[in-house]
Amino acid sequence: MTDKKIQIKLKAARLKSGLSLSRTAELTGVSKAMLHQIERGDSSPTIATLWKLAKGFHLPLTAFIEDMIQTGDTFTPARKELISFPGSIGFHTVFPFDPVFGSETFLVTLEAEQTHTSNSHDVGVVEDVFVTKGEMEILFDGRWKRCRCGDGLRFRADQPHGYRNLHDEQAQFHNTLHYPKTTLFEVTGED
Amino acid sequence: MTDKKIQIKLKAARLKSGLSLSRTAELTGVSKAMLHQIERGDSSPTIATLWKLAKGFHLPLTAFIEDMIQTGDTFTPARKELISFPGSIGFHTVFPFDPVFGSETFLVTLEAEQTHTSNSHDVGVVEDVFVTKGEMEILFDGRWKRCRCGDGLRFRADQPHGYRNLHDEQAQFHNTLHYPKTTLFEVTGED
DNA sequence: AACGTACGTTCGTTATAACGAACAAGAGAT
DNA sequence: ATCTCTTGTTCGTTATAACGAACGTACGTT
Repeated sequence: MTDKKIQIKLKAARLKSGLSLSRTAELTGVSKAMLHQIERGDSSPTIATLWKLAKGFHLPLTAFIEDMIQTGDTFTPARKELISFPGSIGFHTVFPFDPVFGSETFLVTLEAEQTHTSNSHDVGVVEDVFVTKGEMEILFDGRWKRCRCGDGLRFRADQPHGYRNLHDEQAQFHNTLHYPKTTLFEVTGED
Repeated sequence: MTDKKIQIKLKAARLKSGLSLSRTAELTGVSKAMLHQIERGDSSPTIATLWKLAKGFHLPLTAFIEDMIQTGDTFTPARKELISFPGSIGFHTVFPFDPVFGSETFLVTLEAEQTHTSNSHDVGVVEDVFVTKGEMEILFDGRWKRCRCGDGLRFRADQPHGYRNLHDEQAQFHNTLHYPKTTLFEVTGED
């Protein structure tokens, strides 16, 4: 019942970046005094301030809990043959799935007058679309959103969604899927 | 920067398990009133109580955090004004940094005959480049790599790197920065 | 020495997370 | 119908997270 103090490992993060408390304060929006108390373990922050810290340090929230490793260099030449299914959209992989980032990205080609609908992905999956050619429309949250070349759209993919090209010109988009970090955390069986 | 509403997906977890507030309270050690306020979003819990919840539900901490998608749906129209520094490259943000994914993405424009070199980012930062227009070269690992429109390149950005456009036509590329969940965290010994 | 200044610490106050208890709406049961 | 038990809600108080500012310390400069 006496709850164990949760130790946030932000001191290491701060020192690693060579930041002072004052600098960190103005960088994250969390007061210097608070930062100090958190580092000493005298107070356990709210998730709101945890969020500020994560943003300021450019770290994912999970960073304060788990660690991971790096990936290598990857070069993917353009104009590889597209994987297309007849009547469906064509695409090829730009960056394959990487467990470290939890994302993968494709280049998708949408022929003129073509429509493609996709089923819901797993809960928490988020999709980034960035139109690189032509003009298209994206279905999410129950409506079609028009996207022109250069537009960027991020939406939750755990719902029915789709892409369509109503024009007579080919469209292309850069497509990144973010998978949620489902790394399980060990729960100490202490009550 | 302004704190958005942070919603914990506690209610979903509770209903899924078919638990009442009272039952959840005695099961997690968090008061019924608190649970209600958290579910309503009236208060953002401390990580200490978040820990209690995770324990009670036998769920990893990330299970509650994953749903804190600050970005929700994001639409970024094209052709926003570029942020350019004189003599430097121009760019604008397509997707701002999001702690859930640990990444941010830009659209960068490289004028003809233009060169830009960038200092090393923090250790572990990885960069994705996807050329959307023209042709360019990228410096990493000590050499310049030619990239044509449609090429994708992923490289470690914790080293001197750069971009240059040797041609007489403007080049553009889609640029994503992945920030690592650094390994460096170790619990500082208590004093 | 005295100054500057950047560091981490502590102090006093405010904002709010968290609690226990009382509260009202609903479902059976008698 | 009034009890009884459960649901989720709101009220009043306490505990503490969060803040701004003052403080002592250490290391440079002049």
